[in-house]
Amino acid sequence: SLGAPADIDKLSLAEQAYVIQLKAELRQLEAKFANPLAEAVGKKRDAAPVGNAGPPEKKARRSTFGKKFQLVCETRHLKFADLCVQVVKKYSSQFGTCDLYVTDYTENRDIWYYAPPEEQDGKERDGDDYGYSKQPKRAWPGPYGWLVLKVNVKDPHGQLVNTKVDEGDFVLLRNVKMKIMAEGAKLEGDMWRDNDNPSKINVVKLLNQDKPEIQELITRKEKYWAKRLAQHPPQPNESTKPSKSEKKRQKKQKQQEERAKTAADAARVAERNKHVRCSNEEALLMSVKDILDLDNARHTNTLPNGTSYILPFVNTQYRTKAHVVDYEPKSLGDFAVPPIPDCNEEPSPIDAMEWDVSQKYEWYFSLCLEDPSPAKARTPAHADTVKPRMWVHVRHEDAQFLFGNDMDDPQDLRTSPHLLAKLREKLCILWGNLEEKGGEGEGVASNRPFECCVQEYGIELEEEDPERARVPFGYKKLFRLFGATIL
DNA sequence: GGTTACGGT
Repeated sequence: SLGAPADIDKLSLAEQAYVIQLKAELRQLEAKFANPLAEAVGKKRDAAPVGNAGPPEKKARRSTFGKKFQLVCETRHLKFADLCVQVVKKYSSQFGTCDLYVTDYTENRDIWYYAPPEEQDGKERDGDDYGYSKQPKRAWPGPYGWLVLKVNVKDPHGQLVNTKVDEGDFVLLRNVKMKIMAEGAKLEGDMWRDNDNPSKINVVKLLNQDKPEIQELITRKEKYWAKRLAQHPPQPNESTKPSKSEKKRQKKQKQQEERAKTAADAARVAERNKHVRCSNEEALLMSVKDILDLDNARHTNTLPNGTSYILPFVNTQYRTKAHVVDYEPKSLGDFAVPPIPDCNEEPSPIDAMEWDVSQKYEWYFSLCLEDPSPAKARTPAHADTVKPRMWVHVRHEDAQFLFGNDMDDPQDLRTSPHLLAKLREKLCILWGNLEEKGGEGEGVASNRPFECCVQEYGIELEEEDPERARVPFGYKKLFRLFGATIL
């Protein structure tokens, strides 16, 4: 954007500085009109400091650290700021100088972008074209994205940092001068000796975490990791070589699993609804109980610092064999609905004129699934043991797949008795006489378990939703049925 | 209310 290389060279330092400043200010403007804290932790309101403090650019926010306090997302080129941050990484060098990599889990697009592992294409092999050296660098521990600020710390501050500050510590960095060195470079912080006050040290190690700024930081941090780990569960690390005995054990376990799988395959074919076909035949079946993970065995994460917490959801797909014990809505006539208008989408004037949305219908219903009872246990004595139930949503596309090609597109079922009859016929194959029993399938005899795929996902609940307080980080775990077809 | 690089992220 600067023009031909020859012209770039002609730009004086002053001109370059001017360009940098303009760009930084442009960013500032953009940020003001977009999200104040952008996508660091998801949507806008996720990132707002807790306790109704409001967006950070509101001048009204007071900090216990004083008026110069800023979040990393607020810092700008050539401005001075007091930062309350956690140390992610520290590179010390001999001469009382050191590089601190810090974060408060707010996003600033002018700082260095740390690509998450899934974005790294492995091409940066660091002069090691053949990959001889196994791990050239220690993998970046995160956080990823535009969340980590580099601060160049010099004496006398460097003294203290070198000796007293460790990775993971919370620190207050006073009077950090922000700067972008050159066009294309990243926003960094500088802490140099104060010429008027040469012995003044502007680094304060914060020993307890009771400051509201630290509490808010930790909240953002947990939110970031919960979301990150839900969407990108850490891959089992191949580089850690298992020992010989460990390998043996793994092999044995694999054999056992395979044998169990073969047995399970035989058993599941023996008793399943053969009129329902399900894709991903090779995937292991998981019980409703295990998918629900009521004790959160698969939904607990432990951070590098040892604190653990419950993940609201994990982006995963399962395959299960279950039977339908209930459904929603209660009347089959309501299984097709006019599409819910997407509030986020600008209504297209063309759409509005061309056709009336109310003419269009979509499948939309939910099924309640339960693990099949073992054949022996189907006695009154065992019948009353409460089994976990899982509601799965059936969205339009998945319903079309479920009903197969011989099913017409949905319409208003109240005025299309033919389609309603066809729907009833299909569902009878799926759930037997459940509808006759009026839902709530207690002791539904003719209801054979069928196989289907289930996707776990999460949605963020509205601020006003009373349920929000009861789910981790405001996210609710939901399930969607897919991959099954009624033959 | 301010300059001091390199390389690395």
